Amino acid sequence: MDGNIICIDELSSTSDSNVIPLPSKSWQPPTPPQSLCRLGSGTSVTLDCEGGIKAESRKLNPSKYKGVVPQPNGRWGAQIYEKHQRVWIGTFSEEDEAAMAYDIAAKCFRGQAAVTNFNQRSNTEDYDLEAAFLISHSKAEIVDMLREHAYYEELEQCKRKYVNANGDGKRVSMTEVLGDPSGPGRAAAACHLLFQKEVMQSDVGNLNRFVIPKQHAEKHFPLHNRSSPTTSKGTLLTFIDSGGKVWRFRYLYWNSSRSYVLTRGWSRFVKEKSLRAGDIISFHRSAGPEKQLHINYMRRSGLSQARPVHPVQKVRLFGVDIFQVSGTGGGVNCGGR
DNA sequence: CTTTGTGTTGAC
DNA sequence: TCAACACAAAGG
Repeated sequence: MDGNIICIDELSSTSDSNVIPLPSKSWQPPTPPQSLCRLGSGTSVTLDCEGGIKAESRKLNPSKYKGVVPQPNGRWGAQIYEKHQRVWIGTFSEEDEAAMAYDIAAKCFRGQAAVTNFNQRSNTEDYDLEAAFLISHSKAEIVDMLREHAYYEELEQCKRKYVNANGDGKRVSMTEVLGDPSGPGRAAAACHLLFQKEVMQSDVGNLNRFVIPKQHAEKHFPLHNRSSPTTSKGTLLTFIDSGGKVWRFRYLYWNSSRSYVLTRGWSRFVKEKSLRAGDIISFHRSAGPEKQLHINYMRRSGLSQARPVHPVQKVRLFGVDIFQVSGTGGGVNCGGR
């Protein structure tokens, strides 16, 4: 891709031989430094007992930002810790981007008073809206947005809804705009089936992608519309499953196979749902102005499989419990108010 | 193939 | 809690 050359931060001190071109393929070891410079060094060389230069370990120059770690290819990762566990926030081209992603995660995990890399702007309306946006989403969901680089887009979308709602003369809070999925007044919005597809082995194999049949893709998920910024990298589709969980998939067209595919995010779905060849995936879109997309799955019908299968699959769809007995090929009806 | 992000370890 | 490092898993 863009062969980024990472430059050195001239940190600290006095005597640094600088300008260390980092992850370059044609890297030639410099004269072995007598003393390992501890900061910003690009490479360290170790001598083995025979005295030859045997191992050359790449040393990445650390980030000046909290929660940001260098990646071998010159990009930057962001991570935060909680309860002895690392939570990965994603990788970013720019160090500052990663630092900002960490800041958002920090505020999400630890509240507005969290220690962050950059100064907090205070008392603007945007600030309040973002705070409300954060507390009205789960940590997992915010992290997901950050990883997908979709956070700002989602935030802006949310702000627009808020402004529109209040423009109608109503006073509407941010949380009302967002809706409360677990609340009692949850709208059982009607939605209709877009299409279904039987899962192929290749959809759950190590290709980590799901092929959307061309006619369905072009009809329901057009790629070249006005709102999505072109790109061969495709776009992001956001779905909700029957449990209310949000799933984001990268959606694009592969020239090599001339097919429309869901890529990034798909393997997580396969893993969590334990999808297998023969299962049925169904896509729905809710009626009304929201046009929320839904994704659902059904276990493959047929009883003669040598696998432990739950005899009854309980699906909670839009607040309605649906029981599906395996062996019946019954479709899941969608919603209903 | 390239890139991501997990496993792991050891500091603070 | 945190980041450094190696490298297996995921992605295209």
